[in-house]
Amino acid sequence: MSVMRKGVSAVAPHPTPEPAGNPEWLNTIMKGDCVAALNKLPSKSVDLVFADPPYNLQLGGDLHRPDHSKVDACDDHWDQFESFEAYDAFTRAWLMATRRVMKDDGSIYVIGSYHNIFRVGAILQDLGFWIMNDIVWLKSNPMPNFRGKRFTNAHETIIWATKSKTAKPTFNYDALKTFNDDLQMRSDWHLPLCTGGERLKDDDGQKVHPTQKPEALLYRVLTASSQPGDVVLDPFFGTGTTGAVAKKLGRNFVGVEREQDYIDAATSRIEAIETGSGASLDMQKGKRAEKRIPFGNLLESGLLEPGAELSCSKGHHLAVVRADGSLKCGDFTGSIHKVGAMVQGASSCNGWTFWHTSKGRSRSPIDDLREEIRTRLRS
Amino acid sequence: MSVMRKGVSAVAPHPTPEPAGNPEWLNTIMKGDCVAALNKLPSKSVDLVFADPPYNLQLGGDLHRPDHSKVDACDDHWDQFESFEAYDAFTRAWLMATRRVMKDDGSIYVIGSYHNIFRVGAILQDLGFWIMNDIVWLKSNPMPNFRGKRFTNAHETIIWATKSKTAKPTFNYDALKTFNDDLQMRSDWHLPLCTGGERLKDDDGQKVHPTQKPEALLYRVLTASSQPGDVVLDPFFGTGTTGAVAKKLGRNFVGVEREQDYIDAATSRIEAIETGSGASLDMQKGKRAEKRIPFGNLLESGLLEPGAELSCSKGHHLAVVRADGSLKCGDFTGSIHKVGAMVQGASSCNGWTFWHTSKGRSRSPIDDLREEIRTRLRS
DNA sequence: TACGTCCATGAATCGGGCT
DNA sequence: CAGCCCGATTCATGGACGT
Repeated sequence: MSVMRKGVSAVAPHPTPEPAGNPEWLNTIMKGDCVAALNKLPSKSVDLVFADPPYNLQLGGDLHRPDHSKVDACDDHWDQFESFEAYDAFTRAWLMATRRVMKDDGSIYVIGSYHNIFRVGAILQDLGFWIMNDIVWLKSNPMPNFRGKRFTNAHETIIWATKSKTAKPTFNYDALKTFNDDLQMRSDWHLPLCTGGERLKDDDGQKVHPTQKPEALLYRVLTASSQPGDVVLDPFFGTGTTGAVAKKLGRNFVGVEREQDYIDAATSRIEAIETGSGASLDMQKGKRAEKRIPFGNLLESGLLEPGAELSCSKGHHLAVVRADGSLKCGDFTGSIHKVGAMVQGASSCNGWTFWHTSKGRSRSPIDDLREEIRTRLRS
Repeated sequence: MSVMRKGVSAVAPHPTPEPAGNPEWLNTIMKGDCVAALNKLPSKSVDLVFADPPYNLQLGGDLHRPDHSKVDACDDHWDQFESFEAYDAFTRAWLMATRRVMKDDGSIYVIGSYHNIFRVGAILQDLGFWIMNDIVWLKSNPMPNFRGKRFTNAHETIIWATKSKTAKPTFNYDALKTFNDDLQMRSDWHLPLCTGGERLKDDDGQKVHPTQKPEALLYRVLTASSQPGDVVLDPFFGTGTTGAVAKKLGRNFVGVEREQDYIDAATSRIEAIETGSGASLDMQKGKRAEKRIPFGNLLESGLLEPGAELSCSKGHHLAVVRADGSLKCGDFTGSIHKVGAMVQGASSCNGWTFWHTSKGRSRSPIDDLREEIRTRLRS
């Protein structure tokens, strides 16, 4: 494979849990045009994409006439259309190239401001991507609006999307909830700008990259939508924040960047990073990750006897356990879930938390017995 | 002029500073299709537009809360579109009709969610509108994500645009700054949902409109981008929040609405309002309360590294920090609070004061690190 | 009256594995 | 691929009601 130009395999691949045989493009920065470089990667090889595309349209003189003459809205409209057309074509091109290298259940995050994010979002939808959330990064220390003509632009927008409506992306819900003091993570992220020691400066003290993103932002994206060992692509790598955080969190990365200065800065930056130890990268897991225990196991293991009586938490509903693992409540029989739903008149029910055993006056959910089985299995 | 159908001039025009001779459509609700109604208004007659168009939510089946109650979703027919193309055509049509009736220096605000706002924003740009800001309405009390599959959708986006790049829109910078405790008004607005007494209910106690917006939101829009006596258009009038706030603030309004039920509700609502009663109205101020800092922020910001060891104040209990912000203590994992409670055998625990970092022989609570983050956020 | 508990509800693109 | 069925999943707020 000749994905990389000479001298561009900038960062030595670091050890990761998997895959064992790393392709040579892994944990490197590919120099060159975004689309051309992406076309050299294999299809469906990337778990997560973070993209911070350029959005300098309208900020330069593109829309001014050379003579600065005043134009009415109609003429102006044509100029804008031309410019937006070009930006749209660029956006479609890199999004299509990115789409090809994404795994079917992968995620893509794109960040932008009001100058470009609406075009990016609409094109994502037009290309068949399925938006999961939009997220707002609220800057605690934004640049004030000096002229007092607008609201202080204190946020940027991030779109999280999958390749299709039916995709089942990684989403570490429990890890994020734990991270957030046991509350669901919301779509508003309050994070400071990238400043201070984190901001890369050149020898003259000038910032190396105009829009270096804070590592905290990438930390959260990678924690949400990837697992250790996953491959994270950043098609506009810049000074390598994505790669730095990926390495810190034990993910693999691959970047694309055109400017050699940025590649150099990113390379040394990432080399200085140490991957966290294996155990510290484990994520908080929820019940969904646990092995399924059929209710019948409680009988097989002797934790429940056939004929045992179960009740709801308040003792209003009673049912008898039968030897085959079904419940009998009046004339109705079925699984713990079905009978639980029936007695409540609900369409569904989690029998594990609904039904309880009694010891004296206290009741405990049969989920405790399931946990006992799991403990035995682990030991 | 025959803008209004009989019986539709629903709200008696109220006295306003100007214009002296009010056109008959002023301070009325026009019944019918948005574009057809707008085409009956004179060109360049409107100072400010607030539009809350259909979001084109594409909902699947029913959604239930964990307690099995059913979510009362917005599944009204007016929110259904066959395709993005159909939604785009609809959006272009009402935006072009709106553009004609806007004064050249007027402003338009459009609110939406990720389902539609990217299409609206791109079409605004395509039609020659000039985006001044995008604003995020952060909901203090959003509906949670019940299935744990996405981030809590805790915000909506508002686009503020003018008819052209050269427009000079009204922007009451100083008034907003005063409202905001002498700080520049930012692009993030923290406001609660429209609930409680403000929410219009019918005789059965059911909400009249599925998406009634809070008056505080409109209060802020009108305060920012209009003057007393200005004309404010809402092409999707609904139950008349825009009209209600306009009357309170001494602005004129004109609304368009198709559903008679909404018109009736809006009419009586607005009739009950007195102009200038807003003297006692205080704009919802940006909350200066101390922000909650989730434990995960310490990792994102680099104040703690994955793998770091924490202890209780006396060093009896030890735990390891994992990359996702969970603690690991033996086989037990969870948030700093849960693990703290577990090791003490307590039902709850303030992890911030219980867990300590060590430097040499001295220990300091991780609360100190949280204070460090707060300091950074304040800077 | 004050306080505590319970309940209802909000623009929501909300499951997944096995047969 | 459709169907079956296990079983996981919520936060802030306001109002009603009880003590």
